[in-house]
Amino acid sequence: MPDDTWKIPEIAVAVDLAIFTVRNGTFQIMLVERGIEPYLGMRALPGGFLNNSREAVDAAAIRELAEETGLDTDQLHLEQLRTYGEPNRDPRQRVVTVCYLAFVPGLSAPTAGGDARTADWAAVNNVLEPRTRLAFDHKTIVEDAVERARSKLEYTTLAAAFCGPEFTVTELREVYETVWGEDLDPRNFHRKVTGIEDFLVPTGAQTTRQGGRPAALYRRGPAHLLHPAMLRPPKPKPADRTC
Amino acid sequence: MPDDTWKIPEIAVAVDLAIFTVRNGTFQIMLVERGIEPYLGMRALPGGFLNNSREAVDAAAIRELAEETGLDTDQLHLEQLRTYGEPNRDPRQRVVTVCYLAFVPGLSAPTAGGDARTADWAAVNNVLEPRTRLAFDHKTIVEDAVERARSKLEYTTLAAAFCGPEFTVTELREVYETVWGEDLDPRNFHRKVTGIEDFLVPTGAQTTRQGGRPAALYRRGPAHLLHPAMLRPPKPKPADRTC
DNA sequence: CCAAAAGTGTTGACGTTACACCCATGT
DNA sequence: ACATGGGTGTAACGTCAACACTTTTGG
Repeated sequence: MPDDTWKIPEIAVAVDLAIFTVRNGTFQIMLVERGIEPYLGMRALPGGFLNNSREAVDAAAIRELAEETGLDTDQLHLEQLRTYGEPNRDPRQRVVTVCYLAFVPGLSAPTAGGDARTADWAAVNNVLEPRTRLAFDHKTIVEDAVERARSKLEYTTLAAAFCGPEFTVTELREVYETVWGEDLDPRNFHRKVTGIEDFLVPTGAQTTRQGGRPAALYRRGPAHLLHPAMLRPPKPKPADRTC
Repeated sequence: MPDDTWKIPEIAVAVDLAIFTVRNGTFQIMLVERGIEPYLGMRALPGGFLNNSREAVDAAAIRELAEETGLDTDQLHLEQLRTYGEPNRDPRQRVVTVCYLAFVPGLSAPTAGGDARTADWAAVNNVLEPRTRLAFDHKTIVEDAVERARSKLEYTTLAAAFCGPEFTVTELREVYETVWGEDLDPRNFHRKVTGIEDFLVPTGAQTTRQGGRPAALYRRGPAHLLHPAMLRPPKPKPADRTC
């Protein structure tokens, strides 16, 4: 720590949220359209500055999440992703932003913004396209957030956070397939996921909403970590080893 | 983003470093003794405020790492851990700190502080003791950092970052055993680690520094991720399932 | 009866564990 | 010769991918 004689630079601290959902068989992220300069009219991650100099950074993220989704934040998954602190990432002034990752169920209101900004879901695959541009460094942030979200499904039970309170094994599998963009074997997936202790709690009820034989309904169990992990099927990339 | 009429709170941004090494069969972390209030005389993580309002947060972390270790930071592993932003974590003023994790080889200078503060290595196991107190919320940060470091060894090749430029399989195994506090089977470890492509590159040379049959020397290979992962042996905890 | 989706059984490939065993050096 | 640590072989076990097969509904 520097001694007290020298001046500490004071900096604006923001939080930004990468809020993901799975709806209509698509992996989606919430984006807002900017109503002010800079980047007027361009899409950006929802977020904002700390409300006042007493607000905790985590608390600001929870507040923003509640504002954007209108949901009970106790029920949602929210974790810190990373802090972005390049000096010129905001042209107005120096801003350091602490980014968070949130998972919300697919049945959430289509555009639930609590304030005046137009917030809407966007398909992650479209946002990741090279031609898509977002405000500030938010494109980079989205790339990081997507990779984090995808790998989180491998070793945690968070896939269930995209489902409603009760769901079938097939609905859970479709979450994995949608987020990863990979098909999984329904039989092996069923066996694996029902075999993990404390992951899925059977409700006893059944549903036939998918046609065919009725499927058992489950609720989220108390487990948070997946053991053993659910591995992404390795993409057959010829002549490119990422080992 | 709030509209421009309302005042954005400006906050001091710091970086703190959890610099780990493995020396003398002990997992160690660098701590400094504070020379000023608050927490005068108490130990804390090395770190400091941004040098000026133009310095990137990552750049500040690299600068601090160089100051503390005196080593070439290009050769060291440095990654962001988490940002801590509770409002009263520093009694003087509002400080948000971005924390980083660094791994340095065990042969580094015993106390390499570039500036006047007394920096020294401390055994992680001692620091984690319930009675050990650190300045600010640094005890919590160390707990998070240790857990991150331990799990990083599972699925990355970073264990080799604790070794010198050339090392034996046994030295690498001792890194794992030291960081995890678990014994590993030398025979299986050897087979596994030498079988992973691009992890270890044989130099052709041998050493006899451990006594007994000479051991082959290796250099770090280009691989960064471990596939399949190196799993921590499950601790036999009776009546406590963390699944 | 047929289509469709749910769920079970089986098999071979592969990775891990535990441990017997051999190899190469210093004293 | 013998102690010490380096390194290989091997069998039992568990997990996983692939896929045949049975079950239960709607039309």
